Amino acid sequence: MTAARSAKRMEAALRAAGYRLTPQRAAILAYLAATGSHPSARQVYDEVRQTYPGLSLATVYNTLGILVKSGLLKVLEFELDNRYETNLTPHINLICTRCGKIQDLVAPLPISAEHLADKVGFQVLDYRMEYYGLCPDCQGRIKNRQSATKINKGEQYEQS
Amino acid sequence: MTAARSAKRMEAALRAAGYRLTPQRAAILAYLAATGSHPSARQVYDEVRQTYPGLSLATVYNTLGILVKSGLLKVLEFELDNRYETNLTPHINLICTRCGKIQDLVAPLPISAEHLADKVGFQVLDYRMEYYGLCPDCQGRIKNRQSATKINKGEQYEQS
DNA sequence: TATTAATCAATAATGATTATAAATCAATAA
DNA sequence: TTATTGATTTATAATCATTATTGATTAATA
Ligand SMILES: [Mn+2]
Ligand SMILES: [Mn+2]
Ligand SMILES: [Zn+2]
Ligand SMILES: [Zn+2]
Repeated sequence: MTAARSAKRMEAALRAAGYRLTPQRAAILAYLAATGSHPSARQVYDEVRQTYPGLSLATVYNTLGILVKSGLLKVLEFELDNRYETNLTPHINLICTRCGKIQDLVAPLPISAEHLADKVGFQVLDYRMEYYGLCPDCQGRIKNRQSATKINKGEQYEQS
Repeated sequence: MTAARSAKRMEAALRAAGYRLTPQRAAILAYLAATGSHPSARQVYDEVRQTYPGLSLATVYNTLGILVKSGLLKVLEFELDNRYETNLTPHINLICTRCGKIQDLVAPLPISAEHLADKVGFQVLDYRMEYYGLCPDCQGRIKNRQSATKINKGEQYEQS
């Protein structure tokens, strides 16, 4: 929706990086530009297939990998189902351990790259800031339905 | 080394959680309490086997899982090779994308759990704060040896 | 159109983690 | 001491997201 994530801009950046814009890639880009979520590769596959039925999962992985290499996308690595970050502006992700939803929270990073370089000697290239817990919806659900199931970070998310 | 990570305290906590303290578990606990690093399961296996040769990898995974469930250890999930966090006090991890080393940095978290609960309605249960980049050693190596190899977050770490 | 490189998609391979099941161990009672 | 019981360990197989491979197809360029 924003300029930074517009499909047109991503298409141009892809071409600038020397890649061709195929119909499959355009469809994936359009989905990524439109979504406000942090989808997994499988989610991208399932969603884009609704408008582009012939798409293969391998192409999804291939395209996502290209986008990451080109700096248009970030990966949040998890043990199962990596998630893809389309919002490249500095922010914190609030990750619900019950439903898997990831919500952006605009907030300053705790320490500046300059400080880390000067005081600790660490050269910052990237970051990942996450809080885990329960989103408003899931808090309500638990309060009401008094879920007997244990909610752990390692647990498989339920389908929304 | 600290009181929080002392082997004795971890042994007591394991027993309190209803688990037996076997020699294998004691050996793993001793290693975890002594190390200041953020080892992978394989690293724990390789290290502890030097003092306990019969140890199996399955037992390592089993024990690490028990420790996580008991709150004595945290997992940092990555696409390949999860890492285990023994320092349970709030801090930020500085992760070198070249050698894989993880260095603790004591610093306040960017936003308090209270603020998130009040203003955003998100109930914080855990967190993960990471900077990725180059540790001092690897900056030096790159400057000197002018590494032609690209350094990406997704790349396999070289062995130290 | 011919040439060439890039891409697609089906399939196989990879590899960390988890599940399974038989063997072993430890604690307790008879 | 010996038996019983259940937890634990171990070796092994299974799982499954991701990556690599490969032959066929497509696009770019002249
Ligand atoms: Mn985000
Ligand atoms: Mn740490
Ligand atoms: Zn939720
Ligand atoms: Zn390093």
